[in-house]
Amino acid sequence: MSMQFDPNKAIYAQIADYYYQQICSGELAPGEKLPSVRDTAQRLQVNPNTVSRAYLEMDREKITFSKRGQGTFVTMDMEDIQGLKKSLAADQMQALIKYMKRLGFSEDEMVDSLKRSLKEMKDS
Amino acid sequence: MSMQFDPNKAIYAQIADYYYQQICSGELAPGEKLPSVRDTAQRLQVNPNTVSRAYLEMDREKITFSKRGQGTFVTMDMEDIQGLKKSLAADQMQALIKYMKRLGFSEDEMVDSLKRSLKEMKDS
Amino acid sequence: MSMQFDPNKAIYAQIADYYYQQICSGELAPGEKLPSVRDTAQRLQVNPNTVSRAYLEMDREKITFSKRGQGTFVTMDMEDIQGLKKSLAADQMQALIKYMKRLGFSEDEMVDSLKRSLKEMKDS
Amino acid sequence: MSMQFDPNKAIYAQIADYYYQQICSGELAPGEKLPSVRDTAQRLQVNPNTVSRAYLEMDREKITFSKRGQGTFVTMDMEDIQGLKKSLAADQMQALIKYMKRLGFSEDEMVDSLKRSLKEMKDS
DNA sequence: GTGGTCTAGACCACT
DNA sequence: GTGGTCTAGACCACG
Repeated sequence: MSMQFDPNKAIYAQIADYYYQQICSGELAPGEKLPSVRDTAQRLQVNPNTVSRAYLEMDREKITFSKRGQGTFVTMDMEDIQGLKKSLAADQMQALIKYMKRLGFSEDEMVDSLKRSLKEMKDS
Repeated sequence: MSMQFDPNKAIYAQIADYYYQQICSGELAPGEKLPSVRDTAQRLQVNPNTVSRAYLEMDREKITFSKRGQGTFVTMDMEDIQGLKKSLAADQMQALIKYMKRLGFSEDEMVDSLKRSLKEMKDS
Repeated sequence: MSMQFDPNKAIYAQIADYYYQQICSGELAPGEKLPSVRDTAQRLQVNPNTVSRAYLEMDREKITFSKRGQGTFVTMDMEDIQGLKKSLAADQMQALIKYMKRLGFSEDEMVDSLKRSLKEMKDS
Repeated sequence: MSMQFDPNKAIYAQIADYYYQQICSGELAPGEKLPSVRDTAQRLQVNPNTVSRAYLEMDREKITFSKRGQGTFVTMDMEDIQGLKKSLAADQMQALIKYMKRLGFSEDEMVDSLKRSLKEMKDS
């Protein structure tokens, strides 16, 4: 992997987000074991404590659960995963809406713009 | 200001993007003078050449024009600015669509999600 | 080669012009690889950055395209090359017209003069 | 003035060309006195001998004549000036034709291109 | 002062 | 090896 971090956001949150996306997109299946804290830390060249904090955060959100001595696993509760998906989507949507508003777009124009982009991507 | 740069994207491109947003949102009005290359460079703690390259890029896109010995100014052609707005919006939309697709959203669900987020933001 | 540069024009622009002519005249075929930035720089005795800027300019005009780690290549889109030809020709024509006007030639006389020169060159 | 010299051409020839243009365009009238060799040399930052050689060349071509102790003057023979005009024009035309041929233009296309450029310059 | 250009030298990501 | 980017520092032409 070798991730690049955005200096504006806490690294642990970016690590959590990364796993959130892996889980939502199915690249990490329900019940699957996440890489160990130590492995992840070495791969990303960050302090293990930082990774640990990310895992704690994911556990707290019920997206993962940890078994002492065994590791951290993706939740098997599909509703939690669905909830996460919606939450991630909502975050992205909010950021987009803010951005478009700054550019002077009305709400209807945003919807139109999205539909147009969808059509364009299908064509190409 | 004191900007934070995303290490994944060229700095000069991020500087141009910053001014693009300022111009599209009207914070920099048509005909208004941009800060000088040297001022911007010092403020952002980057080399003047890097800023110069950003200005060159904006000039080339017809969003600004430079007068030797006087400075760099926002274009007075509103059509060029409108075109830029659309282009920036399309870029954001494409990024969003990619992200949502990875999460497993269908196209209709994306439109629904946008509408829901718009409503929520209005309510709060 | 060992080019001589006109001090009135930016070196990078003259390098681009040189390649433009090579491409339009077919000495560099569509799809053919241009000499590397470093080679060109050494041959012309200029800084690699200056050559790089020329290549950037040509890329931006869609006359060449660059592949990271492989090199810079002539476009395979013949329409772009045709457009370049017309553009170069128009530039030369404009310069000529200005010059002839200063000498007091009327427009009809210019056309006559061109025809006469064409005939003379064919005869000799 | 402060001229910039093309390193590919003899400086004295460029100086002569400069005066040729001045004379053909009427900026230097028939019978008018040219600046002294010494003045021209200082103004152009070249050796007086170089200027002298240019004046000699113009005298030889009957475009100017020199009176010992008085200076160099534009010829009053309008036919000589007309001949010079034609000669300068022919030189430019030949250079243009060579260039256009390299680009792959046919002779008819050259004439068309000239006519089109003339029309465009009138419109703008 | 302004932007425009050039040199020198460095590091990166990609094949 | 390739092009892409960045820094440092310089000189120029213009107003």
